[in-house]
Amino acid sequence: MAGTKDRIMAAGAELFRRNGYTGTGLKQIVAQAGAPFGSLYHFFPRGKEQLGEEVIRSSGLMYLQLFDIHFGHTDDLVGGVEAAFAGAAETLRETDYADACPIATVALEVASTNEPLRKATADVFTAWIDAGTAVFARFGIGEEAARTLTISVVTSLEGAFILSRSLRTTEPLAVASATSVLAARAALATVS
Amino acid sequence: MAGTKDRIMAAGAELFRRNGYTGTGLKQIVAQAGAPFGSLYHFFPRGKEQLGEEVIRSSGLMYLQLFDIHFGHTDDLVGGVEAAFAGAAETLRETDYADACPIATVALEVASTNEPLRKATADVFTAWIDAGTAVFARFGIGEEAARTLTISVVTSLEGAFILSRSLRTTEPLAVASATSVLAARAALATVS
DNA sequence: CTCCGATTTGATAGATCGCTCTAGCGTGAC
DNA sequence: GTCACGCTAGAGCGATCTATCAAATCGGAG
Repeated sequence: MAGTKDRIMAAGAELFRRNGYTGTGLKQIVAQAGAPFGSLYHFFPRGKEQLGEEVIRSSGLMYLQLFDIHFGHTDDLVGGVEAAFAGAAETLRETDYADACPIATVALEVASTNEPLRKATADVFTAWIDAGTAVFARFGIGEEAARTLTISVVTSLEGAFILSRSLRTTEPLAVASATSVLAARAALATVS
Repeated sequence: MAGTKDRIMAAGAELFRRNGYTGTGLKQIVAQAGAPFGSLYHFFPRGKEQLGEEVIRSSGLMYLQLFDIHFGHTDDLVGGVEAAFAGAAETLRETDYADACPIATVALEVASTNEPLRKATADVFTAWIDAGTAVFARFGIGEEAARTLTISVVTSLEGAFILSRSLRTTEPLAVASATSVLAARAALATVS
């Protein structure tokens, strides 16, 4: 039996992503995890906030791996960008527009209301930007241009997720993909 | 004395934007509006959902005007894009990174949980896209390219809002501005 | 087997949630 | 004056929220 703590975190990650942080109840989480209520406070003594923080950081790490998967073992930057956006679009369609960014909803909810959780989301975004910068720099792009390109791509992806989930169409993701390709080509053009 | 309904809607708009839909209580709203609790149900008989829907649609209309302000009376498309992003960055800084998009937080919260409200956010985004398409088409860009450019700009702006609020820096907005300028120049290049 | 810490239970507290209800106030019509 | 009606006013309902607590249970060490 997979550890109770892992099941609670998995349920929390799924529910926070779909219903938001304040929109998800602890009872709902333990019910979906098939765990007794008390166990939640055994593994997360500081309660909902601690669970939220651990879910944010762990989800952030899982998405970090996508940078390596899409860009770590290829010399085709543009192809990697297109594959990443296409994969996001497919996941979105398959989950009925529920599973987009694992932390965006929570990030907006807590940005002005809960400093520890805001910090957790900021750490995740920072880690993504640093990882993207390092990976893109492999293509010969300068450090600063690689960082800018990463922020541009992450920004386009997050924004497209909002519009796609609301409009229930993948068109914004397709547009964001094309925009990111444009930005990638522009960054590559600076390479002598 | 500004109408009680208006004060309730203004308070709701501010609190929903900053704390989210589920994160805002009705008692909190009437307290901030200085209105009696009963008045809320007098003006919004269907309760929180009706208030949420009216706030979303009214906030959407207010932001719609920004398209005209920034692009309605200029022949400088790139300058308008830069001014729009600069204005957003200034507002964000002035409000301690609280006031970004009025509906993005709610849009993500309700996308998979509340169909009437999801529909309301979708109508707002659709109105923005249609308005942007019409305004950008004035610059000689073809209908389809103007629509794509609009989605690209809105997408970049929304994504930059997420990162900026979380990271508490306007850097993502600056990057999104540059990316949108790139997209605008590319769209203009197709004009013969 | 005994013992002990780790984990599992779920009842329950105390606060807050969205919402309903009734009573009263104030102002314009007549 | 007085009637009607839009609005104010807030107590209180049932449900749900996060969090606490003590008791039951399990599993490995000796």
